[in-house]
Amino acid sequence: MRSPCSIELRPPQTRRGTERRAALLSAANQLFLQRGFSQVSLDDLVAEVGGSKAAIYQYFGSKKGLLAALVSYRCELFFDGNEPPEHLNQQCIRVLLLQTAQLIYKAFTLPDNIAFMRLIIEASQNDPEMAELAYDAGPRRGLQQVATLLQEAHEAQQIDCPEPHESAILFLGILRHAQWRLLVGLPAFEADLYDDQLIPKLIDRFLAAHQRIEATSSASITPDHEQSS
Amino acid sequence: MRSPCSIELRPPQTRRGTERRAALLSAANQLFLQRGFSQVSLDDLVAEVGGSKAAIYQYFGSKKGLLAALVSYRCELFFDGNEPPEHLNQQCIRVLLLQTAQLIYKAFTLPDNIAFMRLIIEASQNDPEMAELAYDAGPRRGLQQVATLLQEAHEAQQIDCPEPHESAILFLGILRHAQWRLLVGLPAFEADLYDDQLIPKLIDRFLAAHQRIEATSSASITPDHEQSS
DNA sequence: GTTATAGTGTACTAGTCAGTACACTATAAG
DNA sequence: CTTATAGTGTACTGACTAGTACACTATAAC
Repeated sequence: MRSPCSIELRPPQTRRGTERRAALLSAANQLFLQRGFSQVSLDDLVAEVGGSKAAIYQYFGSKKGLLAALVSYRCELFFDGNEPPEHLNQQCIRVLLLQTAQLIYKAFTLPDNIAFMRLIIEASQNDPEMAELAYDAGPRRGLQQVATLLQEAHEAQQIDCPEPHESAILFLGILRHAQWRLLVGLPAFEADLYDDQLIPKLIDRFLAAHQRIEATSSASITPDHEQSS
Repeated sequence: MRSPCSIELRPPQTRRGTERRAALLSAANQLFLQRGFSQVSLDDLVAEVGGSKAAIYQYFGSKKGLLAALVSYRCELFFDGNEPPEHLNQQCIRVLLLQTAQLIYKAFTLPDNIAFMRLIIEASQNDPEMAELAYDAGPRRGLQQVATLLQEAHEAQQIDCPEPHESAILFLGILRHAQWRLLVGLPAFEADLYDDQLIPKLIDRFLAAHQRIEATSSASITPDHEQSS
């Protein structure tokens, strides 16, 4: 609570220090994701990584500081590993969506990512700005990516894409049921519900609605839309 | 750890005892939801409710036992308060869906329910059977309710309802974006995304797809569906 | 009132944890 | 080698926590 030693927070200044900081972050990543923030003591962490608590307080200031550093670190990782590849200019939107869904599904199912989502939820509980941080770096970016993807795919075919953000919400909704189940540690789908065509079938429905909206929105050329930003 | 006093778990046997048990459960409800399971000590609880730790161990056996009792208790509460009213026989499916979505949205936004979902996620982390328990009592039941609702609404109009479970997943997907945001403590929708017609618009899309599937499935009378259970 | 039992409050144990102090060692510069 | 500084390990503190023991009080039956 009191900090008599005037030193508040020092970044590493040596090669060895940098390595230690990285090792601490990596061990925190592993343990926090595995067991949750409150279930990991700094002594556990030190036991894992070999360093000492002194280092944690020098580089991160506190246990919460370590968590915040970890969240930023992982948010970057998440999207760097999941940049949408250059599928674009694909002739068939359906195939594009299938591939995208597969990609997101894979990201959702990755145990580390599930654990990370749990961690965010735990951390947000008593720290609202952590939620803001995590949302902007994660889901918002994902939503934006899907919306952009949809729009670009439509542009490639010279069709107008109706309400790309709404579409993105609806499209991601397909996978949210699975996401919720994974979050509590259950398999992505109920055994009695699943067949390997489930996701494609859901996407076909999404597409059906999307194309219907496309049709009406290009038939009546923006009838009484009061703004276009 | 050791239990020398042969007594393992005694249900209340007096009016006063029953009241105390209920008071403990109610205080646990309040505190666990407010701060999360691991952030509440039994001493906190006792301080709130006035009883004593001895009572907790008599009625619930352990801190985890108290949590398990709370989860069952709240799962019952959740659905008892949210039985779908007798909207059925409504002529317009769209209105029915709007009302249902509104109902679910309201349930999702209720702070206690948000906190409860968080609690489930926390509790499931190291206790897989808790997840099973909570899923069966909660989301599974919700999904089933929506599926049944859709099917009954179709029957009332003597239309065949295509794949009610898939439809239910897709329909609930509409609200899952908001659910996720609420879970981490953010407002249900991004300020720059929201307008009060957002949910109706999403429902219209859902409906568009649904009706399109309806059309194809009644046009071709179950073409090559290889089974019907 | 007496008595048996249900319920309560206090005080304790043994263990854990975040955070601190400080003496020690590695490193890099000259 | 010397010296200044960065980094490490140990040992500690004070606070907190799940769970237990036990003597005490309320309750209900008679």
